[in-house]
Amino acid sequence: MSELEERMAERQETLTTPMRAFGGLERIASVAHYRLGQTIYFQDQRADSWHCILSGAARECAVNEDGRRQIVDFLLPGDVFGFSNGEARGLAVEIIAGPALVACYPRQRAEALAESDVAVGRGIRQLAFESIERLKRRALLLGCNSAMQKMSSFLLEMGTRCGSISYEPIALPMTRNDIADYLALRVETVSRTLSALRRQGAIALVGARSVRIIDRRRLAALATKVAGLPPAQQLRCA
Amino acid sequence: MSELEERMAERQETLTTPMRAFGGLERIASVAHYRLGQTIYFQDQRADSWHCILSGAARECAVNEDGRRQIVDFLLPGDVFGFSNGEARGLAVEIIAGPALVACYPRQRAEALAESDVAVGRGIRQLAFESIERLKRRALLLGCNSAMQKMSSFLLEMGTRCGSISYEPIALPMTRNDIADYLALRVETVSRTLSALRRQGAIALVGARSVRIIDRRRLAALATKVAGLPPAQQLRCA
DNA sequence: CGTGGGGTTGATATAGTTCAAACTCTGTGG
DNA sequence: CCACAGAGTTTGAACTATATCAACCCCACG
Repeated sequence: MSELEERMAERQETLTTPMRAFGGLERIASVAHYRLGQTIYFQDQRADSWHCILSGAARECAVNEDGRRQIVDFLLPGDVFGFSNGEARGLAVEIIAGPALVACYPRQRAEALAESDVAVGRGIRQLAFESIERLKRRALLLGCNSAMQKMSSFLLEMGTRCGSISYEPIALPMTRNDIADYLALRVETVSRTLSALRRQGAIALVGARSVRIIDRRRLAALATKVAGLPPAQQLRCA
Repeated sequence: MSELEERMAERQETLTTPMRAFGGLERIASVAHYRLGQTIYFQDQRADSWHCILSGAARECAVNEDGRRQIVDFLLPGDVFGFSNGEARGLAVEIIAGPALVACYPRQRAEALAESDVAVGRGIRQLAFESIERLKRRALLLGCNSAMQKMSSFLLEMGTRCGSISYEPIALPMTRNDIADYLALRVETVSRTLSALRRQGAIALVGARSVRIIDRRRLAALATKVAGLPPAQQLRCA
């Protein structure tokens, strides 16, 4: 797990976004320490603060009545979350890689600052726009019709978001189960699809939680559907 | 189609959100007229303006290399769209119910206004936050694992967003094909699922483009229920 | 040295896709 | 006004990708 911590810390150092946007907000921030499995806020909690992940990782998720968990977003260092107009959050945020540092900005004071400080206001709008774009990419990902497409897109996105250097393995902070909940698949399908990608030589599995992208070209080709090929061959054989 | 136009016009009159937020922006707006099938902006176009649908309806979508279309969002009167930090849009917006009136706000001037006018800045942030919440609900909808859940949730959401009065049929501005592209299903599945709901007595199909919700209770039970959230969540339509 | 959570793999079941065909609506031109 | 064409919609039958159920492995940890 030390490797993961290293990568997270490394990414943390190169952060630009929250600094750029949250510069003026620093003085109203309070930083809290969380351990793996802890909850930053619950589904039914009031939306009275914004947050920013400084280290570690979290999942933003809902639990349905049938017990199924859906993950709306993975939150990595630098990601800002918790924006809301309404009262109830509707989604919980839980730490999946700890220890984690999370900054908290009281909503009333943050909004006041956004109105009085032009730079803060602009920064918040930019962050919100980034969230919108990320969520739209997310919708496109979920709208994929095959597990292979979802998995390939997911790996490429995580590669980018984790700020991985080429040929370095991507340290995934989440379990297979989390990936399944994120892609709306079952754990078994996630595992099978990863195995298929490994057999094809597109990726290498380094331990349980790291993936090295070997053939980015191929991965990208799988992410947008392979035209003409019978889909039966994509998962099973090499 | 006259019925649809009526409903759209009716909803237009009761708009509050864009007025509230865009009040100060009115003077930099230019309103354009579009016909069914026309494109407001293309996937590869520069993101240099914000927009607001005044009447009619549109779809925000991407077309994959394999020709499959994915719809990220349906845009109804009152919806503001086109927020972006980046250069390219990545998604096109096309009119699916015309004639449509669409306001256009040049990005440079709009952003300047957001910085100089506190109320405009706050309004934009609120609209962006609403977009974020809507897209998260969208992710939850797409993450549903059965066609029936997707369809039921979709009908409830459209009922809310179209501002339907109870027992009045919901005038859907989109075709079955659009619904399929939105829910990541096939047209045939959409049709079958609607038929099943009709046979169960949950809905009635009024012509091809209208749905009357007969048994909202049953529909809500079939939709994914997120623990802690009322089934037909408050979108911003008053 | 067990124990349990996470991960992989296999066999079977099923929901949704795919292919095909008929039907409905709407607008258009004779 | 009717006939026609085309797009949109519905239904049926076969197929297949993924879910489901089950077994097993591996490793961290008490």
